[in-house]
Amino acid sequence: MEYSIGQAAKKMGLTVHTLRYYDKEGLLPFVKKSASGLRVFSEEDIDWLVIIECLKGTGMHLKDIKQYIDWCREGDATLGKRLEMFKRQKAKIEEQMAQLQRHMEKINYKIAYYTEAVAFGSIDILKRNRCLAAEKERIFGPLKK
Amino acid sequence: MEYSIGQAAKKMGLTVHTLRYYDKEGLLPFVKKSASGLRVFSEEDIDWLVIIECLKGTGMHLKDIKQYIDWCREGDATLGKRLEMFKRQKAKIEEQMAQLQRHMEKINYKIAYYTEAVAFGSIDILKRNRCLAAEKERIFGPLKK
DNA sequence: ATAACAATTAGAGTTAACTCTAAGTCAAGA
DNA sequence: TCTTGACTTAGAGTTAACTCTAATTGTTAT
Repeated sequence: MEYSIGQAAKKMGLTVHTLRYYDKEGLLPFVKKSASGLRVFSEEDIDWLVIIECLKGTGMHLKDIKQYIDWCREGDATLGKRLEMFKRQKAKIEEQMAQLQRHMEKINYKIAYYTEAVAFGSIDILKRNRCLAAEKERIFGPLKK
Repeated sequence: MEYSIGQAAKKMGLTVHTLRYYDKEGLLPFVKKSASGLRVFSEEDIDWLVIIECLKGTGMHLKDIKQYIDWCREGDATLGKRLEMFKRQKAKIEEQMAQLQRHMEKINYKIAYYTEAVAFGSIDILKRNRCLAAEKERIFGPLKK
């Protein structure tokens, strides 16, 4: 199966502008052109886009994604670099997950706080709520004087 | 305990420039000034910064964070809006976690792929590896012709 | 064949979130 | 007192990643 730039964009949830921008930045050196100069995306090219989205979605910059793509084009000599790159990215994702978990605790505290506040129609009464205070200290850290 | 802008920046892992930028954008309306015009961050102000970092770190834009801070200043009438905001943010975090998990599967496939490739010194042999191919189809989706 | 629509390029413009500079003020130690 | 270093403001500059425009060419349905 082959795709025009518009079909590829739709499939990936990107705009044609973005795909052309990626191409200009050297992220799509594998995409072929038809006789009349139109980009033709193969099923394999879609896999490349999926990996680009994956790396971008885990915080890698386009220039570093390009580095990876350049390594791929250099052949087997760069296999080790590519493996190390993915291992580093995995560690980054694990840290992101841990960070998200910590953020989630704070958000959950706020939801508990505001649920109480909405029930009472005011935050004043919460200032003497020992349960929420203990929870806050656990999540936000102890107070310093 | 009170902090100068430099101490607050250090504590939060931000620069003084960033804190002043946040202030300029209306994110720190609670920070007081000393007689000579220096910003003085209280322990409570640090809690505000922690929440700002939490919302920013889960993808909220500064202008939406400002909206939340403005609601806080409007008083109890906005409690419901604030609760709904945190609930939406919680849903967003859950989606981010699911997304990260999906990205992680792809990265794990790549690590398995490149670990094999490095062991053989080449990617050629992998093209007949049915185990990796099945794994790829499971994670990247079935091929279309 | 002609209208409507999708594609091409080069290059300008936008947005968010900083990041820094200039010119100056303030506070503490030798 | 003098120096050092942290602070102040207004405002300019930077960066990444788009996002769009203009002018043009190619493709497809009736």
